[in-house]
Amino acid sequence: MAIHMERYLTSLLHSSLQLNQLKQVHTLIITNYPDLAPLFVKRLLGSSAIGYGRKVFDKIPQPDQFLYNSLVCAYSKLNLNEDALAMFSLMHRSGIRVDFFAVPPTIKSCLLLQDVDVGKQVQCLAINYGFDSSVFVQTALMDFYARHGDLVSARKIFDGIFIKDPVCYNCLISVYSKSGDTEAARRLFDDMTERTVVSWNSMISGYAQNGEYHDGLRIFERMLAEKFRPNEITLVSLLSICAKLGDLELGLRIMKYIDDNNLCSNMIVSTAILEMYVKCGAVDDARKEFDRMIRRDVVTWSAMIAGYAQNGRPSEAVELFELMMSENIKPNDVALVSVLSACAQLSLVEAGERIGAYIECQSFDSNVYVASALLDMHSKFGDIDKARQVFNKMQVKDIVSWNSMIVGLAVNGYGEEAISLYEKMKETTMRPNGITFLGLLTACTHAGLVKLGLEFFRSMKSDYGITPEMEHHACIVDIFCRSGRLKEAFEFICRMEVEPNAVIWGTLLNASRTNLNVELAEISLKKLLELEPENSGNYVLLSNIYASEGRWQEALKVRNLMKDKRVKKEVAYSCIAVNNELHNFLVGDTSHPEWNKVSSIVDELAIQLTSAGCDLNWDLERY
DNA sequence: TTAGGGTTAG
Repeated sequence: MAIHMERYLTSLLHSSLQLNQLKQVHTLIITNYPDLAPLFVKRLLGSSAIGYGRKVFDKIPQPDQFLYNSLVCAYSKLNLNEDALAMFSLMHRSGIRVDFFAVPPTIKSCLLLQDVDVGKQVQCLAINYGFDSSVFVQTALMDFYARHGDLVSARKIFDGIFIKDPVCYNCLISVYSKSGDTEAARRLFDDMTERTVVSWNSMISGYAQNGEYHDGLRIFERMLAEKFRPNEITLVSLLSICAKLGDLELGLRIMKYIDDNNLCSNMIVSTAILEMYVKCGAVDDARKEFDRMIRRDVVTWSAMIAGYAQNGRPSEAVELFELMMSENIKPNDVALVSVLSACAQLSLVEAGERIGAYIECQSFDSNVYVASALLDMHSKFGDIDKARQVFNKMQVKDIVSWNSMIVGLAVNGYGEEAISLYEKMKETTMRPNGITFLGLLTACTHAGLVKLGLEFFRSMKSDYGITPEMEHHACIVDIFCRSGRLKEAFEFICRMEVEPNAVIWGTLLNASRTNLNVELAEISLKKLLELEPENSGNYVLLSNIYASEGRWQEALKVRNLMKDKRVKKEVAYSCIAVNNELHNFLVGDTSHPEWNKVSSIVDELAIQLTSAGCDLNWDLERY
């Protein structure tokens, strides 16, 4: 009878009863089954009807340690950590022996409240009661110290555990992995005589999170060899390794393994599959996985939106964001970051401004990722004032925030301000990276600061140990060219430690044409023919140069070379958003419904630009 | 005790 009734009461309390219904049940029990009343209260305190449970508790003259314990556990489980601590302290003060089972949840609440002092007091109390030899209490304490970054204390507790169960090993393995010390984690793992699936998972995810992907795969193979059955968590870690490696083939093999072994999947596994596809560039397959999913949370949605935004398909990112909103799913910071980047890529000013306003009114701009993406979008829209406002309002700034502002100022023509912002950054503890210097070099290009540009180029390597990449070299070439110092640009290219690419020779070519330097134009074009034999513009230009010099034979040779190689022009297009609608313009494509109107306006603009002194011929010839 | 998504340049 009692067991039957206990089950009934438990199921009753798990159903969502209204407060008045709860009171009725309680009254019924008191009047008809007074013996069951304490049991009802005990179950009540462990249920989600904690408010009513507390009221009943307060009316009990001398609650026993079980009742106190139930309340501490319930509060801790419901994340009501202050209440959990208060109840624990009340139990202690009322002279009742502290219940052993109340200690681990109390320590967990201290952890979540980041209250180290109270945590240590609870530990002292546990020592006084002799609970500290319990592996449950010790594991909780270990976790407590580890998450406050006190690995030494955590290890001390671990070493003091007389009979160590797999749980305390697993706990410390994940602690070491999270701190980046996979070697220490591995030593513990190897010491274990009895492992659980959690041990294997902790080790695999530890390797995955620390970029040691092949070690993660090797330990997985051993897991299979030792006949352990992987679970969803194993699969998620493995798929994330495939994503990080960009190894689609391996990802597909893992998916086949899931299929062959009938391993169950869940929403997080599907999200990991989706992400694996995205990072391998298979965006359409990611979308298929997305469409197949029965349940999708905001993380799924965000992963797919980010997938589009990162793979050069921003309009689909925006479309999916709108779809998510229309399904009444509240966007989070990650979805917002991706959609801002998509709006910036597309110059979708209206949509971008609307989302920016939403971010500010929902206070999402306190997130450093969101704020950086927002300021970058404003700067790409050319609205440097708004970009500055967002930057100045930021409480926390990371290197991306600084870089976005420096680059934004540089490309919008505020070179000097970009440089002085860098000086300001140097006063903080922030260290510049390659992108910072790209911004600074761009600033020097636009402000004509040759000497300073060369100084930055030198400083990045000697002061910060950053090896200049192709783009940094291209900036220096550009700086020389724009100030008409073509010879120095050419000498710089010849001295480069890396093989110059088409952008670099293209920059020199451009400058040689405007400066009428036939010799350098010929050199750069010959290099360009080697580097991008598909680009028809290069052949046409070289042949024109020979023709203008009267070197007809050579001109003809280049033209024939182009015919032999069957070079075709690559199709380029531009796009613009008007009233939230995207319009694409392909080269030679006149299918747009308002083509005639558009074309006449372009002609008109060309006339105005030419009369204002702009030379459009070069661009028209090359593209 | 173990699991999924993000911003800057080119």
